[in-house]
Amino acid sequence: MDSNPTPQPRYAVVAQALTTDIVEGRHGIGAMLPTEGELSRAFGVSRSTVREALRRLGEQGLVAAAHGVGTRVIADRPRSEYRLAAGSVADVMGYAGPVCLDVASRQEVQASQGLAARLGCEAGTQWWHVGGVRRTHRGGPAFACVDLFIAAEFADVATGEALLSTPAYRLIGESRGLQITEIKQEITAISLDAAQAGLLGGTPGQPGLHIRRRFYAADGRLVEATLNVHGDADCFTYALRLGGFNG
Amino acid sequence: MDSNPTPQPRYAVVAQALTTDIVEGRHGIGAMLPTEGELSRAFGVSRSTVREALRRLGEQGLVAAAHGVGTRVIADRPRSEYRLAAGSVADVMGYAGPVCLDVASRQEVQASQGLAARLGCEAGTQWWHVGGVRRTHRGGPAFACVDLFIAAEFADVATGEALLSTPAYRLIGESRGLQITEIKQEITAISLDAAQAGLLGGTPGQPGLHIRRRFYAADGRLVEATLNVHGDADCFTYALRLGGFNG
DNA sequence: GAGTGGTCTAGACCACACA
DNA sequence: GTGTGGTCTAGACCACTCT
Repeated sequence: MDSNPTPQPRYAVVAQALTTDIVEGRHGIGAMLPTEGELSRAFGVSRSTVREALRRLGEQGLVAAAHGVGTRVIADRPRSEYRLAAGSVADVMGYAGPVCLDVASRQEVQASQGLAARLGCEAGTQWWHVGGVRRTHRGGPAFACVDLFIAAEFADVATGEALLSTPAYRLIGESRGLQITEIKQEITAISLDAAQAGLLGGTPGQPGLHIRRRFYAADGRLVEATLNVHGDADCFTYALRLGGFNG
Repeated sequence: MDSNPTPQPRYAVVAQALTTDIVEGRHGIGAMLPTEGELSRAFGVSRSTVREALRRLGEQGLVAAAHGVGTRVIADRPRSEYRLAAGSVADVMGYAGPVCLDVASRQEVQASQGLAARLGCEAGTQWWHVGGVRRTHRGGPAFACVDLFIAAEFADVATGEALLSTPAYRLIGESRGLQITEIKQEITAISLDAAQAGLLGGTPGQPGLHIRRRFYAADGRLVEATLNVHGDADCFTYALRLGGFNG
C-alpha cells in the first residue's frame, strides 16, 4: 500500500516541515517554536519523534532548546559546515610530521605600537618573545623562521625546554588547564628579506609565505601569537583538508 | 538517600564508563563494542539510555555505529575539534565581501599529464576550463587570477551566466542537488609571471599567493578544482578563523 | 534466519524558568 | 504553581548485514 519505495523516517518528515517553515519565514529568527507536546499532536507522532526531529534542526544550527523555556529559532538557513578533517589544532598548523624548534633568542618585551599592531594586542602589554627557526629534524634544513610571542604570565612555558619539541599553545593548555577556544590565522605573500633568506637557504627578494596565528583563551584573552615565514613551494605548502558535515 | 547533590544522568555515567574503557585500551581501535542490548543489561539501564550514551561517544568521534553490524571503536581519544567560525564554505574562500568573476575564456579541455597533476585528477578526463579574474565589484581592480576547472558533466554550470556572481561549487550543489563533502586546499608562495602581474596591476617577479582548492562530492568524485593567484599583502590576505568546539 | 542497529510509541518523572 | 524541555523505561517493529 505504501507507494513510497524508501519511505522517510517520520522524524525526517517533521524535520523537513519545520525547516521549510523556518527557511520561508513562518517561524522568524528569535521566535519560539511550538512546544514539543504541541508538535507531537500537530504531526501525529510521539514526543520522542519530535525530539529526534528537533535534534537534527539543532545540529544544523537552526534552533536551540532552553530547559524550562522552549525551543527558539536562531537561524533561518541550515549551516553547511566544514570541519578540519583530522580534528585537532595541529591541522591548522599545516605540518605533516614532527617538527622541532631551534631557539635563537628569548626575551621579555613590552609591546610597542608597531609590535602591538603586528600581534593584534594592546600596546604596552608584556610578552615573552622567542625567536628561531623550525626544522623537520635536528640538523635538517630550516623551513620556517618563527617568532613566538607568549603572554608574560606564561613565562615558564616561554623559558622551558619543552618548547623545543611541543607547540606552545599545547604547553599552555596542558600545564595550566587553559583551553584555546579560538584561533585566527592570516596568510599573505611577502618577499624574503636578507635575514630570512639566509636562515631558509634562499635568496633575498624570493617569494615567501607569512603566516600569523593568534590563539585566544575562552575568556577572550590573547595568550599566544606566532609569526611564521616560509619559503616558496619547493620549501613549504600550507595544506588544509575540510570534511563536509551535515550538509 | 542520594548523597550526590547533582547526580549525573545515567547516560552520562554509561558514556563515561565506555570512554574510560576506550581511552585505557580495554576496547582497542577497530574492536566492536558490546551490542546495545548487552550494554543495556550490563549497566542496568534501558536500551534508549545506552543509545544516548553511544550518541555522545559518536559525536566525540570515539565510535561509529553500522546498521546491522555493530558499534566499532574508531579512536582512542576524544577529538578536540575546531570548526570554521561562520560555518560555510565561503569562509574557506577567505573573501569577506561579495566578489564578481570576469570571465576571459571558457572552453572544454581534456586533461593532459601536466594539467592532471595541477588539478589532482586523472589524465584524459574532460573538464570545462573558465579563465578570468576576480574583482570586488564590476570595474574595480582585480585581486585574483582565476582558473576554474569544472567536471564536464556540469557543462551548464560552466557555461551559464550565474557563474559570474555565484561560486561554481554552490551552483553545482544547488542545481544538481549534489553535496560537496570535502575540500582540499593548498597555499604556496610564488613569483608572479608577466601575465599575472599585468592582470593584477603588479610587477613580474613580485611575490604572490597560489591557492589550489579541490572540491569533492560525497562519492569521492572531484567535481571542481580552482587555481587562484593573488598578489602580496597590500592586495590580499587569506584569513581563517577557527572556533573551539567540545574541548 | 539470526542478530544488529534504526525508528517509534505511550507513558512517566525530574529539573528548570517564569510569573 | 504551571509549563517547558531533559531523562528514562519497556516494549515493539523495521532495515540492514552476515552466514
